[in-house]
Formats: sequence, structure tokens, C-alpha cells
Amino acid sequence: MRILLVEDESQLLNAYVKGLKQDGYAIDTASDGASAVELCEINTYDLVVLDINLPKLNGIEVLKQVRTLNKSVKIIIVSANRSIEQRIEGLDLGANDYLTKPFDFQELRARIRALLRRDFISQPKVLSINDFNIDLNLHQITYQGKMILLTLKEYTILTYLIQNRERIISSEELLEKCWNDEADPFSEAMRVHIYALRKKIQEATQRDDVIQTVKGVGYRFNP
Amino acid sequence: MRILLVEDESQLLNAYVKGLKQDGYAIDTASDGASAVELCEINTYDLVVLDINLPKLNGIEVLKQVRTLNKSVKIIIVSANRSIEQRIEGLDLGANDYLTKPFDFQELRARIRALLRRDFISQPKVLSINDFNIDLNLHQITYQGKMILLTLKEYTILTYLIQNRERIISSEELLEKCWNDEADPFSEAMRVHIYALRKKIQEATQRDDVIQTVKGVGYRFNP
DNA sequence: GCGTATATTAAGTTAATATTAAGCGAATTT
DNA sequence: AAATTCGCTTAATATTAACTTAATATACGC
Repeated sequence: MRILLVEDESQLLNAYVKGLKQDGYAIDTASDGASAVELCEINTYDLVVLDINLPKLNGIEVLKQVRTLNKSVKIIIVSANRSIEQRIEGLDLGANDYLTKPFDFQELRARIRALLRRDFISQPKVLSINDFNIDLNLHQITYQGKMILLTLKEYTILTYLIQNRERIISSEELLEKCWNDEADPFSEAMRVHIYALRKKIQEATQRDDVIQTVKGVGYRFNP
Repeated sequence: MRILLVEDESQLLNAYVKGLKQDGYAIDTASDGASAVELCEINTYDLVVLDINLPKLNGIEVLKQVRTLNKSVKIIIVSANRSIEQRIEGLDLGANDYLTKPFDFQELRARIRALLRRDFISQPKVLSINDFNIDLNLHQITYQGKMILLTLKEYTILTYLIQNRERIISSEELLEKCWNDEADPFSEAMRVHIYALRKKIQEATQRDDVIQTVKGVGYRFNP
């Protein structure tokens, strides 16, 4: 899942980035409205967190343009201004949720998860598929109760494959959803992660068909 | 857990601060209504203790604004005026509890704990997890009956990790919940405390996996 | 079998965390 | 009030783990 954070207070921004990366999202950032819109023209985000009080381009205007560019992206508006009017206007213009500053980071986290949930097969914080058990809180994946120790990137990839296990995921999509802007599209890094993942999964499950390769198409989680 | 104390009698204020810091809360203070609201705009508190009889901005007005800013914060109103009317009004406006002056500090302490309790797994004053025993009253942590001598900050951190042991806690969250306003967000101080904590825990338990590191994500208490 | 897509390794780079020692200031003691 | 202690923070360095790169090997469809 890929998220764009638009926020001009850089300190706040950094905190969000870190927190959300830990949840396995690929994060891009913009600190003003113009570059936010630019990024949305280039990339396809699943969700945008948009601070309404922005330099250069008014937040409401950014909201309109982003929504025009991408009808399905989820947008969470953040604002220090608690006037109800603005709140309504924001939702009318196509925002999906609204948060008033200051808010607890856990609150943001919960709402993001809630909004992205619809795209997933399963919604809760813990999903069980056959002998696999994924705890989204603990970043923990177990097989028959046995823990599979994964790095952050491995966890991100596997979670994405699992949450979209009804489809075959192309390398391009995996790259797009699990890496951010700076990722080199020609890099082989992803394959190395897949390899490491398979190794760890094989060790834990004695199976080596859990991540299937569909040549020329992509990868697929096979529970 | 982070608390804002709003009280214009500075002597009383200092006493509260000291007492509550002892309990491991991160404490900010304000001595008038205007600055209380300002602080709530900047920071996310878990709880606010609000004296209703305030200079500059009427306490009830402060209450309204604080509640508007943050729906989930717990608010305890303190007042010398025990008129039932005001009491009702306060609770109607979104306060969670009410104390009439003069009151015993232990009373305040108990109510704060009661209100913050819901965020925790376990509510009682003493929690036992495996061989660990945490007495929130005595600020004492023991392992197999053996006392682990901790400084205040160490106790605060460990208690937070223990009370949220079902999640991985990022450094950002730890900083947010265990330090107050003056904390430098780029400080490495927390890591030093973690180090000291681990050392003491290792000494007492002979185990060194009690505070686990999940690289790129955070820390976790592993009982 | 040929060519392309993917897998496998090992080595290199970067980022995150751990460790250590020194400094500072508040509180306590003498 | 000087000296001492203690807890907390700072800063510099070390260590570790994660991630990427790059080079080579294998597999698979045509």
C-alpha cells in the first residue's frame, strides 16, 4: 500500500513517515500543495493524508485536483481549524475522513487502516489463513503457531501478497506498493527479498510453493 | 502517558507535578486557561486535570475548547465550588470526572489511574506477568520476588512497554508518552535508558530478550 | 537449444541501534 | 555554601542488521 503525506511541518512529517513505514506502507511526502499534486500526477497512491493549511496552493484546491486525478484514492484531511463548515466542505469535495490537530498518532494509524481495509479481503488486525497467522500489530507472522522472523521489507511484501492473495501481483505492482519514490525500477532488490522470504518460509513450513512464481506475470501467495 | 495540569495556585501545582511524575507520567503545566488551550493545540495529552477557577479564560470555556480539540482526552475537573449545577455542567460538557477541593492527593492519583486504565491491558494496581511483578503503588518491579531497582525514567519506560505489551512500541511513541514538552525529538537519550534497563533486567533475570528490538519498528516487552 | 525471465550468491553500502564515557544540574549531605 | 551523589542527557564511536547491487546460475517457454 502506498501513501502520500502532505504536511508542511517537517518535524511532524518525519514522525508520521517513520510510524507509517513501520506499518509496512510505502510513503512519499510533499511539503506544499503544488508538489503534492505533481506527485499524484506521476504516482498512484492508495491513500493521501492532506494537511489543509498549506503554502503555495490552498489545501482545498489540492484536494479537488487530487480527487480529479484519481477517483479511488482515499483522502484523509488534517486540519488545525476546527470549524464545522470547513469540515463539511472537505467531505463534500471528496475527502474520506477528517482529523483535527492535534491528534494521537494511533488515531491516524487506525483511520488509515480503516480506510484501506475495504481493498483487502480481510479487515481485522489479526488474520488467519490456513496455518498462517498475521498479527498486524506485532508485525508478526506465524505458521502453526511457529513464529517466522521477518525483516521490515519482507514483512511488507508478504503482507501485501497475503492481503491480495486472490490475485497475481506483478513485480511492478509490488515495487509500486512496497517501495517509495526513491526505488530504482530496474533494481533486482525485490527478487532478493522474495528469495529471502521463501527461504524463511520454507524453513518454517517445509513447503516451497507458498510464494508462487507465475512467469511473465508475477507472484502469488498460496496458502 | 502524558498529562496536562492546569492550576493557578503554583504551590499546589508543584506538589501535583512532583507526585505525578513519581507515578511515571510525563507532565506539562499551565497556570491559566489561555495557555492551557494553546498547549492542547500543540500536544496530544492522554489526560488533563483542569481547575475550573482560572484567570484569563473561564474554566468551563477551556473545557469546551480542549474537548473540541481532542475527543479522546480524559478530563478531570477540579473546583472549590461544590455547587451541583456546575458539576453537572462540567460533565455535560465532556469532562470525565470531577473533584471538589480540598481533596487528598491520593484521591486524584486514584482517579487518574482509573481513567487511564482503559487504554491498558490490565487495570489493577499490581500486575503480574510471568515472573514479573509490577506494583504501580510502590513503583516497584520484581522478578521472582527479587526487586529490580530502577530510576524514575526507567520505571516509566518499562511500565509503558509492559502495559502495551501486545504491541510493538516505536521510539517516537515512547518519546511522546514518556517525556514532556522539553524532550528533544532527536535525542538519543531513550536508547541510553533502554540500555540501562536491559542491563538491570539482565542482572536480575539472567535473560536478555526481555526488551526486544524490532529493527525499523520499535521495542517490545517479552515476558 | 536460444533467449529471456527469474533465482541464487556473495559482497558492498547504508541505516538503525548499542555502547561508552563525559557533562550537567538538581537535590542532599556535610 | 562547598562537596557529593544521582539521574538524565549528550555526543562520539562501535556494532549490527537490513537493504541493495552486481555478478553468475538456473529454469522455462518458444
